[in-house]
Amino acid sequence: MPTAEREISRFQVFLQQQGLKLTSERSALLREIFETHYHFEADELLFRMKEKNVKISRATIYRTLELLVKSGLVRRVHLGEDHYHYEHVRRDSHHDHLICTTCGAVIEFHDPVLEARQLEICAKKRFTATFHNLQILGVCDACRRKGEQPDAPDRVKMIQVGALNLRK
Amino acid sequence: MPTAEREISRFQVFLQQQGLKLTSERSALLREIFETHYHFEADELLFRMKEKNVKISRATIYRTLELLVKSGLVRRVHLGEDHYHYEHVRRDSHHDHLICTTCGAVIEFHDPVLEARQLEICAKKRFTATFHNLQILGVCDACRRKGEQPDAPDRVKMIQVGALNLRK
DNA sequence: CTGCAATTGAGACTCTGTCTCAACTAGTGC
DNA sequence: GCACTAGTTGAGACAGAGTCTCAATTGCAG
Ligand SMILES: [Mn+2]
Ligand SMILES: [Mn+2]
Ligand SMILES: [Zn+2]
Ligand SMILES: [Zn+2]
Repeated sequence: MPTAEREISRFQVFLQQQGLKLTSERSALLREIFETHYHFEADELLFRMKEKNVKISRATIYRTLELLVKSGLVRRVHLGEDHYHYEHVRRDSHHDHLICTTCGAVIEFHDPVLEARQLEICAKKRFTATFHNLQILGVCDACRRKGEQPDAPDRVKMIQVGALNLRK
Repeated sequence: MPTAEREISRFQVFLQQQGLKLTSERSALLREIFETHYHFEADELLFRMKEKNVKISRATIYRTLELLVKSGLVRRVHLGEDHYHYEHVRRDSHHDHLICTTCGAVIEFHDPVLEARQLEICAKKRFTATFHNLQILGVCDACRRKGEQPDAPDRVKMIQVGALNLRK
């Protein structure tokens, strides 16, 4: 993995087309995003940069992520939480996600049959799709095995009185 | 539409199973949710209740929506915005959404072939799905027609300086 | 090298959603 | 019906994600 230099120049092309500039902050972020891997949150990225002693403000993180999404270098996804996650995009690496509600694991998959069927549905509705987002929530294999052991004892954890938080 | 009384008693059954109570606030909300139709936001519901001079606090709105989601009477969905939307659930009315990024229209669809394929994928990955959420973003038929007219003039609306808000 | 439009950081701000706690009810049992 | 108590409510404080403002700074075209 040649440390993201390819993506930085792709980003620069995009920026120039828009009359924007490539700054040291922007390339530092791009480098971080493409060197590490996986589904990260905006504030997590902020924290990682801080750890590396690269000073970048929160505003710039958000602004740059927005630009990266627009340029197609980064994808913004929902993973069943109430804030966004981001992931870098390598060429033609589209996929969707299975998300384990027990351990939080994220399993990526790509299925051409599924994708094709979605397009058929759009055609039927005369809808021009630009992108989509599919999350399947459930329990992963590892968690299912563990759960099968009659582990009933800790199931009766009623947390707090009142209507909320029925059983964790 | 017999004004949601059926759903209220379904909710009461759920509440009793959990040792919870049916209050006037809860049934008022359920009535509002099942009488009107479509994809609403929590604060929008708060506003509608205020308009009708039914005093219900924001905390109770959120708490009740959480209960309704747990009971299966209401579904919480992402529609490509950065907060949740809710919709009431009639029996076996599962569907997913096409969302027009131009006019905000939401088109519902249900496709057994698509659903079946998702299950196959999960089986292959040994993943036990409990629910899913598919949003297809794009341009609806009406907006596409309008957009085809060479309406270029207002396309060059650069809003604000700087990197953000490239073109609205 | 210069000039200037684009960018940055700090922090205020907005919005969605959660929590706390004292006052208040639903509903069970008498 | 009446009382008791666990569950519920509202007000407002709080939290977290994300946006905006503006003065100071920087990329980069000429
Ligand atoms: Mn992914
Ligand atoms: Mn719907
Ligand atoms: Zn798991
Ligand atoms: Zn539209």
